[in-house]
Amino acid sequence: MTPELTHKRERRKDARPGELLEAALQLFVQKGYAATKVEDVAALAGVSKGTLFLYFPTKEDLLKAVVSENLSQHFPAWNQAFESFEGSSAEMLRFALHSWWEKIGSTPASGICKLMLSESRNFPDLLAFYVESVMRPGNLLLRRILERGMATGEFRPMDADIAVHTIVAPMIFLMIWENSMTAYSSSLSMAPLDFLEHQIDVLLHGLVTMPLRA
Amino acid sequence: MTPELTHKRERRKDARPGELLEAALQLFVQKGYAATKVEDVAALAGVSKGTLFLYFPTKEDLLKAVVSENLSQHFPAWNQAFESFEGSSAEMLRFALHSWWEKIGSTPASGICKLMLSESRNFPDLLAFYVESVMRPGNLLLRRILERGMATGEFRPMDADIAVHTIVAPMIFLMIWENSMTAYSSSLSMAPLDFLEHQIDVLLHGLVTMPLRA
DNA sequence: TACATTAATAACCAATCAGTCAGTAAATAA
DNA sequence: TTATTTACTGACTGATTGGTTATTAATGTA
Repeated sequence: MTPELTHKRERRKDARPGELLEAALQLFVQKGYAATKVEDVAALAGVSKGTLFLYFPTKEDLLKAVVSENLSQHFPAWNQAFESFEGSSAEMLRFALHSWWEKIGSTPASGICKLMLSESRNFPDLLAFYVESVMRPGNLLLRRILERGMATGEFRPMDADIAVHTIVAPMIFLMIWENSMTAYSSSLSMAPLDFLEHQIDVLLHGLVTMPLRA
Repeated sequence: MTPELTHKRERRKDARPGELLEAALQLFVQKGYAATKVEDVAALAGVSKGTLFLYFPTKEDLLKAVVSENLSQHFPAWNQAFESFEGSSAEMLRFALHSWWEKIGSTPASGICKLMLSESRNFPDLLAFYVESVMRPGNLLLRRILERGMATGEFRPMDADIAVHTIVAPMIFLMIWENSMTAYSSSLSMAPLDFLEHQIDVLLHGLVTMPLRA
């Protein structure tokens, strides 16, 4: 903003990559990969285009770094939490979804999900990487929760693979929505936590007043 | 394929726009708007680049035409079906979701949903147009189904706005998934109709064996 | 202060691509 | 057959943009 300051040549070798990745994530999610110019990424990070190529050899490498930087590091802790969880499977499911929202859904990291879905066709190897390191472990964790619930008789028997999708779908929807529709003012916005809570409730108890069960 | 045939200059003024729109939809969904070259669209439609600009003044106009071409024309019929529906609200919901899948979800039209979510930030006016003419009517229709169910006591009372999102979310997820992940081989694919059926079941009856209700 | 190192810059290059237009050939008319 | 129209083509252009590099200046050291 103040031109004097922008002309300062600060030398901050260790801080640059992180700032560039943050700027890149924001613009990639906002405008799409192809539509964002590396110069804009550099500008948003307060640096010149040449500097960006000092830290990332190509634009595609920048994308890959953005994705791998934001891989979920939470799975070890979540798996741990699963092992030592005391309560019911319903509480466990609620806990999982809430801590997912806290650590991923409500953070900029949620943007890479939209990014992957948008650009998957153009970067299949990157998608494979992402699938293996976040989608697969996530599915597995949810599946274990479901199987625990079915084993204790708390959940009714069902196809775990499909049920996992039923749980995951609204979460992915939520991430995409948050990263696409916030621009389009209030009329479509929803309170994510209210949605999450309602989602868990419906997931567990359904819509109908008195479920007919065999 | 056969070079002789490709060199034929067919004059089919009335067929071109449709073929170009079809090709454009496919490539826009597959590669994203910015990443697709108009020349590729023209080639896929079996025509030269110049011809494309004969029918669509700019690339952006082509996008707008793709979207408006695929607007849902089904709402009048669906609203009609709602008025004259005889069965329970649960059956009504099932009917709505299934006919949505038949007419939209399983067709190339589902691609524009992904397209809108990917490009919304770059074309806000186009998004507004889409929201008003397909998202809003769709939400309204589902809302009327829910309110009917609540009025008859078949569904438990709830916030209709949030509940609509809960129903819509998996459908939007399904469309995005189909248009993003089919490339990534079998490991993540799901049978859409199985998912849909399971989704309806969970939506109505929940996961738990014996729901505790006040 | 003088010198060495290197983070950062900005002018530059080469490739890409949306959009143009002078010309070609398929249809129709005379 | 010849003339006229027009759907269609593809070589061209100007602007954009990913990537390079010679230069500049901030920092450390003596």
